[in-house]
Amino acid sequence: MHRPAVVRVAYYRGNDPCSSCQLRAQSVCNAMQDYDLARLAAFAVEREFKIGETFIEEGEPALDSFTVTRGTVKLFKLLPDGCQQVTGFARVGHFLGLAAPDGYASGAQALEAVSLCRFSRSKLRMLLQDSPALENRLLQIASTELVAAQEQMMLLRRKTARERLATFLVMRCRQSVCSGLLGESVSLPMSRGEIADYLGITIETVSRTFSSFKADRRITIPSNREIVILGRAWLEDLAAGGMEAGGRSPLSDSLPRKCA
Amino acid sequence: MHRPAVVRVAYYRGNDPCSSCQLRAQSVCNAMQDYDLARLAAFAVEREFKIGETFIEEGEPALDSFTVTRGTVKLFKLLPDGCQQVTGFARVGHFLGLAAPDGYASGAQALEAVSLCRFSRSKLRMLLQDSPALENRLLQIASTELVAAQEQMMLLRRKTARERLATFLVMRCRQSVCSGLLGESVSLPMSRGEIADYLGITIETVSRTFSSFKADRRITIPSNREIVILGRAWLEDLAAGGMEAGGRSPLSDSLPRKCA
DNA sequence: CGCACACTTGAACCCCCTCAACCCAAGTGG
DNA sequence: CCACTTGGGTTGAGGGGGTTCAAGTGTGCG
Repeated sequence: MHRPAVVRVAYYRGNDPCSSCQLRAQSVCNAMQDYDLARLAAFAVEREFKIGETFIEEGEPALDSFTVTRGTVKLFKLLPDGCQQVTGFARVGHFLGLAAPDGYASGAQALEAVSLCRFSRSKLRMLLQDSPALENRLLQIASTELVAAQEQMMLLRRKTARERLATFLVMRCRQSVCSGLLGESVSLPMSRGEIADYLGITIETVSRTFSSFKADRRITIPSNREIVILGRAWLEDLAAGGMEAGGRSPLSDSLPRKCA
Repeated sequence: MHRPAVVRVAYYRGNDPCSSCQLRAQSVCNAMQDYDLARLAAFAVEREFKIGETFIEEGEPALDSFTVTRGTVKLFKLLPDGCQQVTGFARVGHFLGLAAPDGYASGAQALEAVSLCRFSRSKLRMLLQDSPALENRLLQIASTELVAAQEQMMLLRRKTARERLATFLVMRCRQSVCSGLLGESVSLPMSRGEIADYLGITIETVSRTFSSFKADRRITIPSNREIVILGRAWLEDLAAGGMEAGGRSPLSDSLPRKCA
């Protein structure tokens, strides 16, 4: 358990690690002027975690917030019976520990080697007092999360297993811009079980559906943790729920149509 | 289309409608000192809507925010094919139009006679500039919403139809403190279709399950828009998913147990 | 009254879950 | 080197909860 290097830089330097941070645009720091950023840099700490490490326990007092700067993080809740429930996957740029009056809302585990930028929440709160821009940015992040949550609820309500997996693949593809020669390569740092849990289906269904996609030449599976998308457009359509009339989508007629 | 009365009160009066508002404790206004509250009152407008009126269109520029002061509101999204998707029900005290950078996240329709307190978002934003308490309160509300959304996702992922409806009834019961003689009476301002849509099941399943609960003497159904809960504890257990081993709960073994 | 609409109930089907076996790669240890 | 184990992933067979389709049963309102 080695101690991470603590980053402390004098104010107004302008060349502190935060102002030269590649991730500034996609993280919280986006909202801040150089002055505020320097103040943030004064107590930001870079931390690293190895694969499999759980660095946030659900329900623990939320002393810190984090920004992911490298790797992928699994977010999960623990049910009373002890089994876990995957609530999401956090990638580079994602903010952790947003709202936690009663402790962290979910636990976090490194799915691969992970780097984080850690902020003390109490100091962050102080910074918030006289930086409306930052607080506004947090509200903005919260609203993005809410929209994402509603999207996920939509998926869980109406989509079939095939549609859920298509959505999952397409979303992963969109978020990581790593297109290969034959098609877009999507990395899956998580296990089948974690995918299944996240999407509200079973491991077997995940496996079977991937096999089905492969048989239809929509994807290839070079390794268990990597998938190459061949039929991007087809998957997009499937994810949108626009096709496969055979595979019934639940509730398609449960409410009156508003438009025609 | 009658014009609602505009409420304008001089600052520092202390007896403006906002400071004497019954709902102050459970709404946004909770965060504000009398001074800020008076400033809020200066541009708060009371509005009323009749049953069935849609007063927020999804995607429209979000010019206003609202607090529900009477009645129940249905929140919904419109799918590309025109059919609607119920995302929630807002009751007294609920804040609408929280986060809407790209227009309102969902539409809103009055399920019964509804009163709202309307705030211009631009003016609210100005107030936010020098009232960290208010902004903090908004963050707090957003976090509550996020927690609720995660709870709902949990429901949609793992719970059976019976458990979903038990959860729904219990939640409604908790939120409205209206206990009768024989049991707690729960009002259902929404149709079966809207309940079904919200819970991710079909109308028929809602109806059948209610009938089943009735047959088991857990509820009675005086009218279509009202349910009396007899077996509160039983429903609570069912909602928690702790019982009915027969009714399989999906994914119960998909992931390794952490505790023993 | 009669039409419309919401809700209920019934019967058949189907997707997905459950259970169980199997495959395969990576250790492990003799 | 090989037998054995272990864990993740795949595949198959069977069953069940919920959907779908379809026909009742109220219930409000002109």
